[in-house]
Amino acid sequence: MQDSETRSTPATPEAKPRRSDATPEVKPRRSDSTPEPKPRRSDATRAAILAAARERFAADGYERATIRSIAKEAGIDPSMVMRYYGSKEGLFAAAAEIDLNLPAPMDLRMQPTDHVGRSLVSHFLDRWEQDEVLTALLRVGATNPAGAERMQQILKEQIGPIAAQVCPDPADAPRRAALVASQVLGMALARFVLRFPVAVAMPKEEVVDWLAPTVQRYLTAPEP
Amino acid sequence: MQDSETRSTPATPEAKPRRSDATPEVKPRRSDSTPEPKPRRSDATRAAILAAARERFAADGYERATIRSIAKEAGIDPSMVMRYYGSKEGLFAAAAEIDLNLPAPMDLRMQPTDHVGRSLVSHFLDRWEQDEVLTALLRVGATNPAGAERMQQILKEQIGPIAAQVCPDPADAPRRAALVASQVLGMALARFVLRFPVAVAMPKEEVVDWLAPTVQRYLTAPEP
DNA sequence: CCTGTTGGTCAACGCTTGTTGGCAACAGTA
DNA sequence: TACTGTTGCCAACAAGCGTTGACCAACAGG
Repeated sequence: MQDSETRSTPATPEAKPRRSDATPEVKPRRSDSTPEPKPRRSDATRAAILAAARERFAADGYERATIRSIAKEAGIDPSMVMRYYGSKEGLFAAAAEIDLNLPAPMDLRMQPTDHVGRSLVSHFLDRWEQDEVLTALLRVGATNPAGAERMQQILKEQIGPIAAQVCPDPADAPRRAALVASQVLGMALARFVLRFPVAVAMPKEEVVDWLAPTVQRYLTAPEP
Repeated sequence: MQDSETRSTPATPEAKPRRSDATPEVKPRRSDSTPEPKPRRSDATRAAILAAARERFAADGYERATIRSIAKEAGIDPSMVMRYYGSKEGLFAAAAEIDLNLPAPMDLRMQPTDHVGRSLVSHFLDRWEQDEVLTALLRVGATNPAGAERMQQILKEQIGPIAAQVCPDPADAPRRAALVASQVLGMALARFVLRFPVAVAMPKEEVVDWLAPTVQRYLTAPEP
């Protein structure tokens, strides 16, 4: 059965994740609240692989984070990675699923408009330090097209809407969002990827103090 | 002779460039004006390799820019790359030698202080589009320690001094320089590496209009 | 107790990588 | 002319890569 399924696909030798034995049932569709597709005995292994993958991608980037090193860190055999995630690309796609957990745009409008920049910058820094996913995505995005596309998607789906709510003319929300992203990503690059000593040493509050007015202006200034 | 030199080194199996036959004479020391160490018949080949390397590093990053692909683009044999640059690391080091060509700090003090940000941002964007070296460095720096160190060195040696000249207290020039770098690198990341469509589409003058006040503030504001 | 499915290991495949040494053609000098 | 160093190509090496399929152990359900 497992073999027959495997053999039924080589007619379409595409680079997509190969969706091996169990996966089709794992995410048939994403409902809204705790659908719990089905608990499997291998869930622990899956999670371990994902955690190891994030760590390696964040530390080494896409090419140097080998499936072998990821498997080693997860304490299992490399072939398991292939079974559960189909391919290296598929593994990265799964590892780079990110929720920025940004405050809802409505909540932002509640507070005084001139605090939006500050709370956004502060939230970004927290989110960045929360786990290694964003560092992984940034590192991979610099050299891997799939990574770059994912970043673009996040910009559009998660930062864009916020800009649309707080900027004067919703029509140029994308531009505002891109400006905000340029400053936030730039600081993340300096602090978490390139690790400029000065940028690393700056306490979080000081970073916020400096960046907040910038982001605020990018979002709400009528014009440059 | 060549063999004896090669065999004299394996006692120190370090990862440094191996400095093969000709290179020791090529750059004995860097004088100031046109020392012209010595014209060689292979100078054209060397230059072709360097140009190809910059192109590949900029497009693919460190790992995916293989010596074979670089050699192919330069129209020569892969082994030539090794002979002239010792190793892949050595080649990158040579390809990532960068002069930002920033205006001398003195010249900046001449013009009205509130124009420093604008002229700096404008100059950066021009320099970035002048060739592919900066894109290469940014892409490589995201995954390669040597690349990250080189960026750090540029920040210190080329941006630091400028900040020291125009900021209120020279003592925190490094912090100012890092802030400026975070914004400039972030925009470069969005425009030239991740290629966010909105960031790419923005005309240069508009980018300058938005970033100039930011950089200006990072450099000259008494405090955040 | 059997039987089919699942979780996991092992060994190997085909391929690409950085790197090396040998060899031929050429240039300059004596 | 003969000699010496430079330039270049070729074929090969060992190591590492993503990926595959055969095989075994543990479980689940009748």
